[in-house]
Amino acid sequence: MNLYKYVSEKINEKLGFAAKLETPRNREFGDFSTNAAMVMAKSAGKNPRELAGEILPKIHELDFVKSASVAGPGFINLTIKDDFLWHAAQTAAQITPAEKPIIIDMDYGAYNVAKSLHIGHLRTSIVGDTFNRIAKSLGHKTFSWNHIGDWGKPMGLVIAWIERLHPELPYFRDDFNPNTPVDFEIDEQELNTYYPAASAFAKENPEFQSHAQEIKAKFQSGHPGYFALYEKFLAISLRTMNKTVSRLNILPFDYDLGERNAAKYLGSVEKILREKNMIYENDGAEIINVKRDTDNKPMPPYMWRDSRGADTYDSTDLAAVYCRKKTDNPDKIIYFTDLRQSLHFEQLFRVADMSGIYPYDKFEHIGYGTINGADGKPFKTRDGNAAGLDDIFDIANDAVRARVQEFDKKLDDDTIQTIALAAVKFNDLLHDVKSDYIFDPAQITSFEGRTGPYILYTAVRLNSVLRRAGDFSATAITEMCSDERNLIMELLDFDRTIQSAFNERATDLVANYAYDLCQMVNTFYHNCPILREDVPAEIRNARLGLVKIAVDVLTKTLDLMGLKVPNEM
RNA sequence: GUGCCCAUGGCUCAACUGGAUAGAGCAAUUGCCUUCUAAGCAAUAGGUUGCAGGUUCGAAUCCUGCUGGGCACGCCA
Repeated sequence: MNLYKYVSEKINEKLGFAAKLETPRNREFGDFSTNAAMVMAKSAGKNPRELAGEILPKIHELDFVKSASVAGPGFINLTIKDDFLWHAAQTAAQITPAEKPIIIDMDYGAYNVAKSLHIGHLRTSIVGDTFNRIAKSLGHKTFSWNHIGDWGKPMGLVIAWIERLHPELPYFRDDFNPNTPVDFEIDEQELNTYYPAASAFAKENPEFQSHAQEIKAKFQSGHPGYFALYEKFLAISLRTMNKTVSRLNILPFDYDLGERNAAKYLGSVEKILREKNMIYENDGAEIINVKRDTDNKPMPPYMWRDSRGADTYDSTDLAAVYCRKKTDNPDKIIYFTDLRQSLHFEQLFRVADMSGIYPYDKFEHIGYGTINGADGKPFKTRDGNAAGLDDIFDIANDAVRARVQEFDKKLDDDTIQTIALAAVKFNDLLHDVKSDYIFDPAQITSFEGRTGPYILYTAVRLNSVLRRAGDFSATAITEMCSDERNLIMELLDFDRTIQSAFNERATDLVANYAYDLCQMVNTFYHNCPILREDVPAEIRNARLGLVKIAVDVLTKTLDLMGLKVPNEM
């Protein structure tokens, strides 16, 4: 049950006025607070406090209100009856489904073939996945698209690089027969070094560069040998990606379809653009003007083809929109990428709208900030290189292992990995999406305070209580202590938090909620004994009932963030 | 140059989108384990919310102008 919504609606019904319900920061002011009198006073031409006094009796009439009073400049503070709270808490873990479920295409991940995942893939994966889970939990139909980099120039470079390493392979012959088996295996780890190596080499060697371009052109027009080789390393890369998805504990993508798939639609899209006379030639390139007269900001043209006649990032992205419109016909298309791509997406949305492919106002770009090191600059590993995802995992794992040893505990590798992943993911989700944040291994690994391990630890403790308790039948709490009450109030904020997180596209609300909830749980746990021998049976059963609800809510919250709870910590 | 984002205790972040006495966690000091997992709980200290104006009952939040930072601005993706 969404207590806030319930109370808000009942009050508005009673007053015949849409006032904003607030939860006072200071608990002493009560459970809720309405500024209705202050808002109404203006039109009524009355003193807010006086008006509040007139409204007060109506508030008292509501059956869930224990007490209400006028305070400050004209707030009406109210406290909810304990037995009402207890009753409401029984359904605290339920998420109210969306009234109008919609279809949402979500674009996140965007992994690359023949290039290992790096720190830049972390936020898109984690935030995108959590938002996907939130949307699903509300009953929306979602499709996650991993728009992989599997086409174009990078593939030319990778093929050229393999040719350089293994020129004897038959793939490079123009008369290659796709039916002939080739005895050639590529090492997964090694493959990930190909594209970066080739790219660096190409910068120094123009001949290699142009050779790779040649290969790319032949490859895209159907060279059988190149294509056979491509399929070989594509399969390996997809396997690597799936491992990462599983290691990150994010939902499998509905589509691992990227640039290559989008390229199939370029012809259809170009036809539309030509019919609308949107493509212009300029400096040898084919461009689309997206500037509006009202723009007061830089708005370069959209690059349909570069001056070498090649398809661009711009063109495949538009083709991808066309494809999604055709396959899913979504009500929304949401992109989760680095904030620095904002201008690109603004352009894409305009072109899609102008061409009639997909309307501007159904697009959203959720741009996230940069992950920085302790020095405030983009996070690098100790050797000064851009950090790979594996580096991040290793750093976190090592830190957790060290901590476990420090406490003289014995945990298996799986548990350590689970904790390390929680540390990384929770820290990522905790921050406002669009702001940069500092990834400081030392801080994450201190494991005290607002961290993933703290959250997991809380869940482990609660699970442990339930395990020890065995069967029980929950009874109502007759007299609530403040710790029980605070916990119940927090539990009743769950549904509201999830709704807000979806509406505001703010995944950090979920992480912050998890932390607040855990604080309440731990205070309750500390002050309210449950299984101790001196605890009377009715209190024990009532508290066990509360623990059960807390576990349900916390587990759902953790699920939304893609965190797993270990058996012990 | 143009535009976008940001600025909150020593550090990292909140503040439910305009509400009451700006909250947490690190770090510091100090209490609490023969009783459900002390990776916990509790207490003390730490603030003119970058600066200056404005809007109103009320501003960290909205507007204007500064200052200081990050980012983007046609052939990278």
